[in-house]
Amino acid sequence: MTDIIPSESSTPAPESRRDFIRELVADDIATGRFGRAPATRFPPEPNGFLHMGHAKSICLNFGIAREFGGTCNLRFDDTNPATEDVKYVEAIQRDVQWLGFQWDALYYASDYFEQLYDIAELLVQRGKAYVDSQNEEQIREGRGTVTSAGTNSPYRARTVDENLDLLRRMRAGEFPDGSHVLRAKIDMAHVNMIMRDPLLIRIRHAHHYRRGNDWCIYPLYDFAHGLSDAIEGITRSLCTLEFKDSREIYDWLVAEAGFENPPRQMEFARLELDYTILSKRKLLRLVNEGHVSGWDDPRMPTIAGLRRRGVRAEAIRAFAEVIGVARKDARVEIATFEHAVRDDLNMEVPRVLCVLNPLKVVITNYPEGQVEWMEAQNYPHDVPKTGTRTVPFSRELWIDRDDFMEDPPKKFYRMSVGREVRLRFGYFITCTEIVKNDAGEVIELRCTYDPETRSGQSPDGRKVQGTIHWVSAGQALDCEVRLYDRLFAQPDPDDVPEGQDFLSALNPHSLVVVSNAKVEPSVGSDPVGTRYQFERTGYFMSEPESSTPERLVFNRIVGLRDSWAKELKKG
RNA sequence: UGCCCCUUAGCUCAACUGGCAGAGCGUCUGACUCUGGAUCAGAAGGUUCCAGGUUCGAAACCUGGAGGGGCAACCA
Repeated sequence: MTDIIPSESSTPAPESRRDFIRELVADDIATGRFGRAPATRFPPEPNGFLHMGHAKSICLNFGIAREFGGTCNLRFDDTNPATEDVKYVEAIQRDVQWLGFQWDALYYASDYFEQLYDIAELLVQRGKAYVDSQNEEQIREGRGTVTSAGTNSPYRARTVDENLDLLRRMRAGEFPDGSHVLRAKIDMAHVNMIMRDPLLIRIRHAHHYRRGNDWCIYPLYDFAHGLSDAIEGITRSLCTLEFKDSREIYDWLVAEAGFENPPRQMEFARLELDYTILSKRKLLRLVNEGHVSGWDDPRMPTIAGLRRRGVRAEAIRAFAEVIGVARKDARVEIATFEHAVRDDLNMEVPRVLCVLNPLKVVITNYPEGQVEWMEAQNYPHDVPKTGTRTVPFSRELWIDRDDFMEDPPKKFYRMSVGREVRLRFGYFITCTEIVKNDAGEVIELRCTYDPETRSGQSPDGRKVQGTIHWVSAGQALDCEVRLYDRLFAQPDPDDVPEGQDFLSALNPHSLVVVSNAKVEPSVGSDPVGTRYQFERTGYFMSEPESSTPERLVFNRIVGLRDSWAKELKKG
């Protein structure tokens, strides 16, 4: 399950994978800029499960370390006691490893609280920070707007001694939440809003999942992040575009704290994917409000959800590689991801026959009680894997209802009265008669078979237009198949009418459960979690959580490219 | 009415830093015939956002403009 790839030593990135960040790292090495090997980090806050956007960042940060012979740390940015939890810490570690990466060191920003506090005192002593005692609203008003300068806090001129005393008493727990805050003393008229005396430390009398009640003051992101990077000796601190303006405070802090050769922040565009939402806050709502079964619901864009769905880590890594990294926001087509998933599974998983929507077929000229075992290839000719199994053939079969039409349109190459088709790995059969029930629904097809056409043969050279899948009624296993589809019905789930939110864009058909599917008996002995291609249908995995030998359950990972559906759409 | 970033094929990205604008996905067509998949072959698709300028030569450099995004949480 966890196929962890150890960090390999210096293999330079192939030319094809060069992006502006890798160019920069290569340049760092060439010029010896940092005087140390490239060092990156992946810094999630443990307040939710990792999703595809994080996967992109993981592949970037760990990928660079691996390609350039550097290191990559996993650091939990756990500076907000209100939202964080060990369960997320555990899930994140599991997901990073499952993706195929191993951190060189595991750190927690909460382990740096003491060092961060010391730096805070240092800044105070140098007159670079002060304790502000305005309330939240006053601070906000004092900051001004993007087009007008802010105003200095009345507490800005406090003496070093007074600030030091206040800061120490903040730490000692003498003050309630919100009564004081430590701010950098920079410039309230700065064009960059972030530089208008940014908040460094706030008071929070709250239980922290790791530090318990040791601390009642907590650093804010801008204060903690760059300094944590510097403490760890990171060279390139990669983050998403919305942190661009934070780079200035990042540089200011590591310089004021006295770090030599400090890390440099570099921004790249976050991933946006059609038909999905990549925001931890919104994903949390889907979980909390019961729109999905949990963070690992197979429809979720989380690593855990994709894993449970059946997607392999290799596919996610390949996807990250093809989308690349850039400096501009971009929305990636879901087809690109689905292609990566198919491309990966195509070369890996065995083919099997499964009928999703069974329609009875009786071969009237086939002896009753006879069962033939046909040899079936597990892989097509162009997949470099071998193996065969046998599938039973008998007088009574199931085929997929979609493969029969009473009044077929043009270009329908499957079953219809009087038309001959090939049963995959079996015989040519021709439908001679339709049996209907009182409601007029087709409930059975009566067919004849040609004994000369077994297993791909056609002695007289005649050809059929279609080959369809089937299973033998007597030996097929009943199973449940869960057909997962896109969670949202529109490309941009946030693009909804006034007064509605992304929940109104949910796809009501994102999960269709087929409870009476029929699969060939060979799969009965396979372990839970085995992946297959159900021929002509899609890629599936037996559901790890609910599949049992008595009751097989399969998740659809992704459908096959369906050119017939396209044909139908054209009319 | 501010500062910063971005703009190349439908989508994601290239173009060795000034030298014939390319690739993958998607789309279309064809081949194959025991998967209407895969695979293979081919095609369509470009005023490099616009207007000036520098240059023998500009996607790249300069100026101006347009469009998109980010920044005014005691979140990260």
